[in-house]
Amino acid sequence: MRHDYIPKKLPHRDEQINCLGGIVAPVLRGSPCSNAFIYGKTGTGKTAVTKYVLNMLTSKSRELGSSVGICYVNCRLAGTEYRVLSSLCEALDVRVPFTGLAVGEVFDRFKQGLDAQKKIFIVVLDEIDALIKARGDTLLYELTRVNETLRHGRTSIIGISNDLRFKEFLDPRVLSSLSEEEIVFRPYDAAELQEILWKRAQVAFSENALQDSAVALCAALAAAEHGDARRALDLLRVAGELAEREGADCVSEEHVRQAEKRVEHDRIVEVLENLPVHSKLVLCSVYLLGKTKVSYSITGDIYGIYCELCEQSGLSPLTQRRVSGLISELDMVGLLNARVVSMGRYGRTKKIRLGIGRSLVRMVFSNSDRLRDLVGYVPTCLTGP
DNA sequence: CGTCCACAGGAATGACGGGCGG
DNA sequence: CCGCCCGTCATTCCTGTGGACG
Repeated sequence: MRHDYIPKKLPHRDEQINCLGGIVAPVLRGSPCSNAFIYGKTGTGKTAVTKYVLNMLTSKSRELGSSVGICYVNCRLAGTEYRVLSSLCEALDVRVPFTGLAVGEVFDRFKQGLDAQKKIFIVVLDEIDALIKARGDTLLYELTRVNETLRHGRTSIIGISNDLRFKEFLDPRVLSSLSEEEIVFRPYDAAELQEILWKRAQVAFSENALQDSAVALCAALAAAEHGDARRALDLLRVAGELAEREGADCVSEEHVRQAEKRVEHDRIVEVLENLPVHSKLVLCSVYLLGKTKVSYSITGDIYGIYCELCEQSGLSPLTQRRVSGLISELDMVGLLNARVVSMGRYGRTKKIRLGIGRSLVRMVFSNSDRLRDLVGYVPTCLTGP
């Protein structure tokens, strides 16, 4: 039931499989294939289909004895151009240190390795939008034109993105080169999700361990959330775990509902616990202000309390500029809701609220030795007249 | 209808911990 | 060991701005 598992068959994705298969097929005859671009929201099977097709390609090419190299990189996890490039090098058995070299140097080594091995190399850049938004499209630009300088090797790029609008961030030259072929992954509907769940459940669950209605509910909940198969699978897996723990003989709708809460809860706690100290203090400030004030707070007030909390815990406060940035980051991950508003004569600022339950904040902070006392702290601005 | 608040958020720059090849 | 480069986080300095107040 894990979503990194690639099943033998991917229901409702025949069209995309055939399409991608057709695009990469020329590789088997020793000629490079077109670059391709794959769009679709999370959990629509982009990664699964791509890996599935490329696995087939690998085994087929082994049969035929042709020399094909494939490298799959998740750009969001890699994070920087450097780490993406070093993954590419690793796939070619080119040794590079995990840091220290100039990006250009790593790129040169990659090119040399590629040329030396006379390979056709397929680069899969998953969640490529994350990289482009954070770092710009220089790497992509270089990659699209790497063939011009190669004597023997050839590269093709398969880009995968969750975000359709991300095209706007691309240089037109890169865009036209990259989207020689495009494949769009429509979200699954509830019926399709149900089928997917049942297929997987055949392997993962014993017979009669699932109530029909439980599976239907998983599918419905995930369908409501842009047809995310990953979410559907998570829900069913967690529901299964919950049922097992309480010794029930089958997974019911109620288990699924509990699983829904659980999945969300765990996600937030995970993010919350791994926050840097200063972000935690900012979050705590919002929490404290929310205790008394009306529904929202503004940047300046938050910063004031944040500074007090810093003093309380013996840290030197960051600048307001930085805290403003932290607030935006917290907004991005959903822990805060912040939106810019103008209050006329009284300036332009952000209205900020907690994006999660207050009890959750209290719970996580109380579990941390360092921050336990802060949730009970009363800011001076709230004690005065 | 202009002012002017209280910031937003971009750009440049720097400190820091890490690693390179020579 | 040196001089150089990397990514990350933060500071400093800055220009931009929606709209209530006067």
